[in-house]
Amino acid sequence: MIKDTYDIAPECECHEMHEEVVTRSREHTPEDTVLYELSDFFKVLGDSTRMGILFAIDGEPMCVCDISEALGMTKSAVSHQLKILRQNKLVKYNKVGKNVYYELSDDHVRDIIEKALEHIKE
Amino acid sequence: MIKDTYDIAPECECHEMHEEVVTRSREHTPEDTVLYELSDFFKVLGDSTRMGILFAIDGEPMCVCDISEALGMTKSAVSHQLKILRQNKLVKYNKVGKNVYYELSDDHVRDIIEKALEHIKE
DNA sequence: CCAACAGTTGAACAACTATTCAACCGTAAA
DNA sequence: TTTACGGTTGAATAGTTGTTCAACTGTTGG
Repeated sequence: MIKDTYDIAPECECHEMHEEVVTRSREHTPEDTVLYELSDFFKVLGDSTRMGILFAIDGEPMCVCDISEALGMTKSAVSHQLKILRQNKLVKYNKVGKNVYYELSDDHVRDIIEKALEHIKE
Repeated sequence: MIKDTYDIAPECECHEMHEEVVTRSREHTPEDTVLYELSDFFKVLGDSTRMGILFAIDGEPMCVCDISEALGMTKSAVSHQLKILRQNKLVKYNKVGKNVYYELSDDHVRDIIEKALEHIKE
């Protein structure tokens, strides 16, 4: 039997276990690293402030000042969240004079949010 | 000028503001309640344990015992996360004797995760 | 009935996260 | 150069969240 990474995990106190089911399950489950990347991506979308920012700048680029006004939040709070969106490549920005204009980095995210919206409305 | 809910928000210390941009932005932004529902949905997907569970039970229903074994976690930890997935209608379950079998509640979620996977791989 | 097991649950604790606050940097206008 | 503003940042704080632990429910088999 091939040993895998799961063997060092905290033991499962199960007695009636379906070995084949577990094996099949593991076969089509991505590696831990992929699982982390996936959940980290969703984690970024899992905040109403960031979601609000994404909707706000969808359509035309906006400066931090205007985003703050649109959301009714301080520039600082918005800037902190924009940083997270930046780091995760969900937005890109453009410096013009004293202003920094943010916009969605691609359509991929729009699609995912759209699909989630459909799901919400059942 | 029509007053809206944003007026009670903490004031924005902006001076050079683009009023039309802000107005346009608000027009295509969903209400706060929708924003919350959306981000709450993504929040559920934003945890590697829950993501692991969803992949594990994708294909065939599994009992808590087997899920625990597949993920290398205690039944308690898994059960807590299953509760959250249940409450958010991402999984459904089936009681058979002493066992409880969990499975994905619909294909919607599968699609969204699939799209996110594509996005991750750029 | 009783013992054993599958699964759930609540409390406790540790780790994480979002907002606030104050200080800071860079640009532009005076 | 100086002042004022747009934006960023780090530390601090309050709120949230995931896992552990122990106790519990319900079902099965002896």
